[in-house]
Amino acid sequence: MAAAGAVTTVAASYVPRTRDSFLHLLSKAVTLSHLTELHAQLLHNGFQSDIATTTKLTHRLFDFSAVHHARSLFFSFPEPDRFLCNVLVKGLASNESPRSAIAAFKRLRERKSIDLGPDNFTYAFVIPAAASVGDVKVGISLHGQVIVGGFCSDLFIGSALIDLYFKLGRDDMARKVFDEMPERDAVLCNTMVSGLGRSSRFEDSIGIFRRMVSGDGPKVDCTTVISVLPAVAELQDMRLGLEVHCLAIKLGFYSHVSVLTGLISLYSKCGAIRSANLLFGQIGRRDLISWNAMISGYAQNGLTEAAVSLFQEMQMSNVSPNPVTITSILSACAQLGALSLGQWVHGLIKSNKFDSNIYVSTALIDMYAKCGSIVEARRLFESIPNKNDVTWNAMISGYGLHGHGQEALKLFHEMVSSGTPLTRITFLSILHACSHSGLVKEGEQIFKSMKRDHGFEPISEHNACMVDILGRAGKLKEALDFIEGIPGDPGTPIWSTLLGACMVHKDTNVARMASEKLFESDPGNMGYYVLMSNIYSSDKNYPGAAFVRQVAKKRNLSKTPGCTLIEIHQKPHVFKAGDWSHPLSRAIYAELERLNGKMKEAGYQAETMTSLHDVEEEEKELMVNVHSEKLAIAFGLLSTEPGTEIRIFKNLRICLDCHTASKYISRVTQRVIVARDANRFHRFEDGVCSCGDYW
DNA sequence: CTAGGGTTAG
Repeated sequence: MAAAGAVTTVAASYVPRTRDSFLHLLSKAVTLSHLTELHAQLLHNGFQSDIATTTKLTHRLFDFSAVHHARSLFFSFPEPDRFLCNVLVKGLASNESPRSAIAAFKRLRERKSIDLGPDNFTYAFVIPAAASVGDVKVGISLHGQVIVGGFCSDLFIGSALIDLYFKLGRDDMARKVFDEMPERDAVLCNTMVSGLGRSSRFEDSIGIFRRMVSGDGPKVDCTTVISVLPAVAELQDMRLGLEVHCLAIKLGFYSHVSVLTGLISLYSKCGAIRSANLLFGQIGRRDLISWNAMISGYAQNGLTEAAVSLFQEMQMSNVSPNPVTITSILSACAQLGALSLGQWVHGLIKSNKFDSNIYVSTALIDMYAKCGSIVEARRLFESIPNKNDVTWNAMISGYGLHGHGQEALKLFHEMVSSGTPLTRITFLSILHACSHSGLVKEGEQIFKSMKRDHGFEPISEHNACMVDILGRAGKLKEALDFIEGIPGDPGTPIWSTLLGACMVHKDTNVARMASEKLFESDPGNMGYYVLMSNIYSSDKNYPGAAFVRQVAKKRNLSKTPGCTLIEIHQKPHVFKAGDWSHPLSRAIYAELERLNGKMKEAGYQAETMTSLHDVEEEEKELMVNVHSEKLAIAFGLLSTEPGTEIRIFKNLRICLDCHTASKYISRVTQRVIVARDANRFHRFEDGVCSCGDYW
């Protein structure tokens, strides 16, 4: 059969054909081998210098990604015209790389023997290629050629140039091209709306949109709505968001997937996750991007469990994840401390070859650091060739989280010498690292150099970091002086930081001052009452503690319940204070009893009922109830082999008693205990914590 | 020629 088929094919190739029949067959070809065969027939029939069939064949070869074949066909052709050149440039841009398209374009221009005289179509192909390469020189030269060629008022080229300048980071030039256009259509304006949004010029992006809505210029179309949504989302402008949503409904775009996706992202960023979810349910055919938007929406709003289960649902719907999906899931893993899920995702990344994506690799570093594997995070960091500012920031803050201040400092200086641009977040990360490691001098130096050498004016978060550095180190007087020196209102976060420092250093006087400011500026926040009450308790001022709690109670405030998570054999177990709901509760409490005995022998002193004589019954119970941290640790000890590291995650800051107890437990059991709390990591080993009690 | 989704700090 096969032999017979081959004979027929060969025979067919000797049938002479006309140009029209060749053109017809070329456009009908459905496989690359058809095309190759037709090429052979063209040569056999003497069509090698026919421009129409050669152009068609080149075009079709690019359709099948036969780049080499197409290229050699082109260059063996003696006198290509503009159209054939356009086919080559366009084909290279979409098949091979924008770079080779630009290179081909340049070569063609240099071949003076051919009168190329690139037309507006050529520019419409080559300008986007230059834009995606981000080559400034090529870009500016192309703009010059457009002016010389007299194509300035061409709307296609105008839009391409505007987009090019945005991608080159020259929004001033984009604006200039836009302003000088004699006539504007929707595409041109849309290019401006989206470009301004991508350049973080959110208000300006919305400004162009508003003008279109008010009837000044071309009418708003579907793309306009889609393009303006990211800017609205970034500003978290819910009012405008609702306006845009209404407009979309009015114009009939309400069921358009991209519009709905943009709205989902908008509502997620505004914290309106219910609305986002509602819209997600309205999408007829969910595509990859809409799944991603919803997954990321959940992850951003702390609904990490929901994010992970939607990820699973997405895979069951036979939609394959891409690097964007992976990034959101890794961010959820990092928040959850879900190392085993994170490792599984890492496997997925390797098998899908997503490693080279910088968002993915940065999110991986962050995940490993936040899940306790700082060594693995660093190993990955070293293997990344194209690190950006965010990558460095993630690694520096990872070290900070683990209390490795010196490593963080070393990396910070390496970052400076690497020439990577520093950002405000870089300074927040390194200042936090200093505060978590008690590096006061170093922190002060960096704070000074931030303004002096790098031109960053400190914002309130940086000031809060400095207060934290001084406060944690016990320099409460200096911290107060520092606050005095801040121009204007220092702001709530600063006082809250100071209050936290008072907790560590049991300074009731400064604490009272800070808490007064806080109760005044943010009376509905239970956190400050809890903190103040804990400060009184740790100073053994139980009536004071009880009083603060009573005030909070009268104001009907409730505390976020503390809970601790531990993963055993890839299964999560969550404990609350005084929890008896776990099936192994009896064994867990027995283990705690046993541990208490051993810890006391080693010198541990727990708060006892007798020391709480001035406290009301209800308060007493709260104070001596077995905290979730201890339950999780005891369960971990029972469920793992001796010597295994215990990893726990707490949603709030670990309390003083549990911190001390964990140190003792690590000694008497000879186990390493790693505790991730709301602030940082604590690694307890042989009676010592890695935080050096700077918690 | 334009359009929706992603990483770091708090």
